[in-house]
Amino acid sequence: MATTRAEETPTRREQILATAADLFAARGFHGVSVADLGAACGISGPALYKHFASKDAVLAEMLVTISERLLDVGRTRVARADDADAALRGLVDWHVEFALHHRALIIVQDRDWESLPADARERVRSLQREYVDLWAAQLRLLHDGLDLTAARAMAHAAFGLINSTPRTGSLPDPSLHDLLIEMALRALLPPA
Amino acid sequence: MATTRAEETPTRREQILATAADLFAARGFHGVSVADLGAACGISGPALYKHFASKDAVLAEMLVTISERLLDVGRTRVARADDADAALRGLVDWHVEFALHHRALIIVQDRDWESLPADARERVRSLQREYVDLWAAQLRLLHDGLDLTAARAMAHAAFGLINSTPRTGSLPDPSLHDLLIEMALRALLPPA
DNA sequence: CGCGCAGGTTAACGATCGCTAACCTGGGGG
DNA sequence: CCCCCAGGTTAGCGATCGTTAACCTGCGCG
Repeated sequence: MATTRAEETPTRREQILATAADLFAARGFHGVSVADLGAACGISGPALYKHFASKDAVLAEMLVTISERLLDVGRTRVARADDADAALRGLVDWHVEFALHHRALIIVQDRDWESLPADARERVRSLQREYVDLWAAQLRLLHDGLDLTAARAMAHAAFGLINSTPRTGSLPDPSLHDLLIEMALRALLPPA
Repeated sequence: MATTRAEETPTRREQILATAADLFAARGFHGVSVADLGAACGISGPALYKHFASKDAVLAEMLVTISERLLDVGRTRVARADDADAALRGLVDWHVEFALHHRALIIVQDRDWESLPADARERVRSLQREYVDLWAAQLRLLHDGLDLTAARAMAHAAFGLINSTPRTGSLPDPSLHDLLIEMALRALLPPA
């Protein structure tokens, strides 16, 4: 037990998580064996179990971490905003930025979350629900008489719009960034 | 070989395809064994091979069929429209209707298409590309100076918005239908 | 009437996968 | 100086899966 600060960069763990994100995104959680994952990290096969309790645990840590981060930053963006309009713009901006910088994670999150062990799945679902409600609350401030269920559906639709990006290839990132923000805001804001 | 019209309802095949769509949507292609699929059809295990050459072939027929149908109806909607605005509204309407009536297929299509055998995957990709370009062409008529790449990205984003629905639960279908059409059109049409 | 075949059955094989066991090794702290 | 353990290795087990093989059966047609 070194005196280094708690949770100091254990590079191997992080390398495994990053590599796993890419592989899972490319071939699906079930399409990647632990041997594949190990090989892609320069080690091989069962050496993974020195860092994670199971293959599921890799997925779990990956998805729980990003769900927490999405919610956490989302909350600070809302807290920092002056009104609902600014809050929503902050949320859209954050989500687009995240999706463009972590395409692999976005793919894995909404393709493979059902492969999570039960407890992690429940945790992720709970975090996502809070994140959705963070958006929904702002939407209800902006649209008169919008009920919670419809607001949640709007938030989901906006996530779908923004998260669709990783699938698409060619458009360069800055243009895509602007395009997504424009489209999302038009879809979410009441017509002027 | 009966004298019934070619491809008259071979109920078993269709039952298998419909059941497979639901199971694949719920647990993922790799999460459903042929034994599971057989059992859900009232038969068991290898009896499937009397109707399909392989498990992959079930997925392939499912996804090729819906890709063809999406493109086919999309084209007639465009042909039937008087101008680009009407064409785009027709496309949005058709896609929303399809997504709401075939939620399972939508989920499988964009989660499990990578599990397709190479030839079917190429066919599906080609059909999807044509479908995207059908949308993109209308978008370019509506937005001055929009290049093809950006138009394709817009179409992808709209698909993401509309296809996000199956994931969401509670909102009753008619409200969801209207909500999605409104949001998609606001995102896609140039600001008035 | 008989017979063929569509459409089932169960048994079993080979591959693959997640994971465990048992063993090795080198470098840093007591 | 020695020893301990973090972090690797290879071998192999047990389960599961897709698929094939071999066999059965009842219905429709000649």
